[in-house]
Amino acid sequence: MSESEGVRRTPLNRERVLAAAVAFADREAGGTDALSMRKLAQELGVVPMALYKHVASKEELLAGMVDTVVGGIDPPAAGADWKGAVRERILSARRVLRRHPWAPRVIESLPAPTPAVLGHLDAVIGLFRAGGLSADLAHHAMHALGGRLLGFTQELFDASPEAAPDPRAAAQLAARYPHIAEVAATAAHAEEGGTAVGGGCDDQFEFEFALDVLLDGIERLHLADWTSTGARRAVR
Amino acid sequence: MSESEGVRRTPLNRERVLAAAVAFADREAGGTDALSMRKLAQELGVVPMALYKHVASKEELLAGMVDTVVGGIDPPAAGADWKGAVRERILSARRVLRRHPWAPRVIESLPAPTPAVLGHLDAVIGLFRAGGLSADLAHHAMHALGGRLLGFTQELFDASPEAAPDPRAAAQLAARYPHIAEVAATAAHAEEGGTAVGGGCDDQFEFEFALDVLLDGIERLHLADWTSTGARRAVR
DNA sequence: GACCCAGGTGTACGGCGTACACCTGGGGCT
DNA sequence: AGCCCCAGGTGTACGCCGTACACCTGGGTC
Repeated sequence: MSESEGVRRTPLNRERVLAAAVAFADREAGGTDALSMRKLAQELGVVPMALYKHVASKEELLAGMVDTVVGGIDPPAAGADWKGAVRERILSARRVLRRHPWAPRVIESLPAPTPAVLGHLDAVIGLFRAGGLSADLAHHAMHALGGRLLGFTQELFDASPEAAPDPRAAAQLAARYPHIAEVAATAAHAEEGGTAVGGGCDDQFEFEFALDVLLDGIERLHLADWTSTGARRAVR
Repeated sequence: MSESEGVRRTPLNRERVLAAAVAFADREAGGTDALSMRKLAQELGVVPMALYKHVASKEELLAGMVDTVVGGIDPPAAGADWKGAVRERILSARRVLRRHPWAPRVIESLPAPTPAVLGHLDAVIGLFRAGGLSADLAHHAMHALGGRLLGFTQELFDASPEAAPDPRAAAQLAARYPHIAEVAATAAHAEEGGTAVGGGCDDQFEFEFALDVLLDGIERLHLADWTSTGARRAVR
């Protein structure tokens, strides 16, 4: 009684709403799909419409959630070569966003980037420029990195084997897609002594592999004084 | 009267449902977000529940739509080096999927890959293997390519300038994110004589740039007899 | 004491996916 | 001929969603 009805506890504000929404999405299996204004309101001990005094709409709520988590990315480590600095900053972003698996999908679904995302992108471009890359090359590098700038893995589907439920179905799959089967088999062997014992792929390794291929390629272009106009001309 | 009530026109089947759904999503601005079972039923002159005699659920409908469009990707061109062949197949996928802008998001939202997607992936792995790449390297190459295998651009947001509505806001943006502003400015200049006159970025160029960086990097690793176990050891 | 207004409430609307019971008409059996 | 079956379309209903709009309420300002 002391709190539940008495003092009309701290009157709710934007930050508390966003924090509760992030916590909810982190906890629930469905992430933001499981999040509804009604459930969030219930969690805060308030009626659904009360939320609209603090966020304009569900979309704005999602944008706020994104900004909250992206804002938590570490500032760039000073010093080091540009490649190492970019690598560190991206891996740092990845560390943060992996704690919020719903974030990639939400970020991509927003109609415009949030300020914190823009800030992150700006910082990465800054690292490229400080390393001597042309604005032109930095631009295309940013496009090439795409979602990886925030640590997203660009998988086409969830490659976890989820216990390979049924050897019958697995055999049928292998017969229809022999190359996939072969690759899956080697992957399973290769990782027996690696970090991912249970089968499936080592996300972190795959991410760093792709990131390094991209950064190395960009470095090579930089050293060769690549320009997009030259590349365009070469195509014709 | 001859048709509308008389002969109970062709009794609807899975293919017609899927085709209508694809056409609807292609036509409507919101893509599959604008698609509902009710609207699709209305379009087919039928009551919503009738659709459930042909698709098990909305999710299954979406999977069917994906399979319909992904199934339309050209078979791989024979001959040529593996890099060219992979490049061609991916650009072919891109050509198809660009006509269905809703497809990337739907494919990523499905809990499991559809058969046509698996077939496409299998074919690409086959090209790698035929070119002499190890199963190990092919595996990591597939992860690195990720969504690009189907021609997705992995943009963090829509970079089209949408008419830069307000120079005031633009200036403020430039002040807060100087590196982004600089890069955007160079991009705008660079493309004045290029394919994208109106500002914004040339999607196709960005896509091919990233694709070539990745494929060239993979080729280099192949020629250096790269193995993942070696790479893992090197990290420690 | 009068007023204001930030912030919480209650009700209602139109939309969604889909479970479930029902009808209906043509085709295959005996 | 008479029967039944059942694929395929129907109607109703449930519980969820986001949110518009009118309303109340209690502390703060003049």
